Amino acid sequence: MTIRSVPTLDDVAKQAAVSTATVSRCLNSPEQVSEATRNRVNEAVNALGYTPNFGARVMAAKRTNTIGAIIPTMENAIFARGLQAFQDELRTKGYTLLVASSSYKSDVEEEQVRALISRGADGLLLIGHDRSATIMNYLAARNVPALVAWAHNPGAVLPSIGFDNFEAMCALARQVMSLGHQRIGLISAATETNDRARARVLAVRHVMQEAGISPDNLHIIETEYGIETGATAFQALIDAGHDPSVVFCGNDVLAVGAIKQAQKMGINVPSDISITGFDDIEIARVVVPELCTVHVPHRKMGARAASILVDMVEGRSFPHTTQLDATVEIRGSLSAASAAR
Amino acid sequence: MTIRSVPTLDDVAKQAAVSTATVSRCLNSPEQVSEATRNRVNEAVNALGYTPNFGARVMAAKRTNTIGAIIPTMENAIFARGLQAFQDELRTKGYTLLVASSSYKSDVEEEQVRALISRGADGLLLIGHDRSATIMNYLAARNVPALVAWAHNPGAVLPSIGFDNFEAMCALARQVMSLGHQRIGLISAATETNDRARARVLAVRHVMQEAGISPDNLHIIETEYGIETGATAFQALIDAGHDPSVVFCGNDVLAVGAIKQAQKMGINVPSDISITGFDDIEIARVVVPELCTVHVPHRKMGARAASILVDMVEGRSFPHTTQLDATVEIRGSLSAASAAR
DNA sequence: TGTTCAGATGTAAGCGCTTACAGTTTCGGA
DNA sequence: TCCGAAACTGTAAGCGCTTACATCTGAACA
Repeated sequence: MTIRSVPTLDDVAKQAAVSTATVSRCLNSPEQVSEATRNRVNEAVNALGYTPNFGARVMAAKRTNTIGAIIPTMENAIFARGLQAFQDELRTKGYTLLVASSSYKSDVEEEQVRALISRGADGLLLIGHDRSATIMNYLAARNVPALVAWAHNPGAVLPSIGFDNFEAMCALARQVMSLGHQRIGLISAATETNDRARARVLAVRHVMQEAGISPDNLHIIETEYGIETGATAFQALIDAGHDPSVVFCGNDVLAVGAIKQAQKMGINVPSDISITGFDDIEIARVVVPELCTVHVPHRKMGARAASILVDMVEGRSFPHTTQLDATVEIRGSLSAASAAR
Repeated sequence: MTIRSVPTLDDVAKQAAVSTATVSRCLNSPEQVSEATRNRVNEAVNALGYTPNFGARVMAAKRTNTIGAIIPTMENAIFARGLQAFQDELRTKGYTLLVASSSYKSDVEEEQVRALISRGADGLLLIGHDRSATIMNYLAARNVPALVAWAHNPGAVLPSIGFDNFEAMCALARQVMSLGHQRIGLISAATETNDRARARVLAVRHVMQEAGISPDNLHIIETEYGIETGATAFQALIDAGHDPSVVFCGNDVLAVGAIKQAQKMGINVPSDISITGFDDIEIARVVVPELCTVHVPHRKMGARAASILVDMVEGRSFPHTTQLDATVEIRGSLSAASAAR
């Protein structure tokens, strides 16, 4: 077999001895073509290994059935899980998902937004509400439907689906405070460009105030995502001499790092110090003691996000904001504050 | 501001009072355009919020600077990590990554291959060598560079980068056998469409034979990916009365499920039973006891895969197959076989 | 001052596909 | 047997962009 260049509609048409219009119809609305012709065309398609050129098709037809998603990183299990559900749901609706990641960087995100849109994404899934004005303007100018996930904010410009990070963390913090904790440590992801992390920090401050605990008793360390960084941050917190009775962590991964580090330092969890996480990913039940955390319905969120976004793309009505419940999971890493200082 | 439809090259050209060719040159090879003109064009581009139409560009220029990757699932941390490294590396080389997942299903994979190629992917990253003839023919016919990762097989048609799953598992198994284990359990991922899982199973059989242990002493359960399924499989293995002294697991996630289940059943790991994993993801060091497993350099593999695939796409030479080292990590979940039966 | 030529810009031909519109065939009914 | 509608199929005009080629400008040089 000689090497042939990529077959086109024309080649198929020639091979099946019909016009290009007929081939196109065979592919897009087969019922308009007689069975005999259809068979002939299909044979030709298979024989040639023809696949339509997407770019050409989009240009001619102006729809892509493609949804783009931009997540901070694929390495974070919570996004991976939600996204898998998102994709599965999209598939059943006839859409293809294209994923890109921003590494939590605003300029990269902007680049990816452009990349996905220029590749014809009909709609976009984004994470959190923090975003440069450039991107927002661009989205508005291009009139591309965009949905924000993992966040809930009725007041924001973009519609969103998620839970209230502030309220969820408040709920957890209240449970913790009710156990008599007074000296608080907090290991957070970078709050600069992450509204979710920021909301969680605010929540802890808020509940401390509610409980009449001085803000001086709160010590915060910001760090990157990872078990190792969680461990390092915990070490730093202790070394600084703050002697917290509980350490809130911005997510489960940091919390697991903290627990491991505590154990390495001979600090018992939870009798010497309590540690909490956020997300409730699988690792939360693997670590010993099991991690007290906030459960977030990632899969459900992904699936719902898919159907809302498709509604947006297809011009149907959709809720501006959808709130899901995040629930506090009390587990072994949390106990009452010990009397000992 | 009135609602305008998406701006095109033409609009920009008009606004800047130049021809479309000049605008195009400004975007693609700015050095060919005088500075004054260039500034004027750039202003127009910004004012209009213009982004080139990717489809049109591809059709006219025939290159996309896009790489596609198809992974079984985003939920598996090993793929997520490798892929993140893959994308980071691609970005530095000016390529955009598009990801799709196949859910371990051959027909879905085929669909995704077509989707990515029709969207103009210049090259494809695939996982493992198992693939339907349809896909292989299609790839050959379209002449799309494709690289297989997470596998190493010099004899395969497609070039690959990865480690030798068989050898790696052999190395682990030899260490295990040398500790006197004779009754072997094995919890594997589905081997049907997963050459990596298959190689690992074969390795265990092979080493048993080396050690002169009857194949009758091997009991295998195949199951899906997940901590829960690992736990269930372990339970089933024990309930079947095989009383293994060691249980090999096809990956860390299954192994963690097994460990957790063992503990729930009052079986001590490792004094009653040893358990091993494969991959060395973070969870392996989180579980107690720490999981004995095989370390795979996922990040490195992702980064290397990116540079090889770009070489392929750009027509440079590249190694047909690249082998990375996977190393056995002896940790707490493995101990010598107890004398007791 | 007249040439020459390099650099800047414009012109226009597609790239592969969809689809409005036009043309052809088939078939039932008068 | 003839006519019109219905069912198919073909023709051709773009979609937005790149790029080979043509054109134009002005500076350098003789």
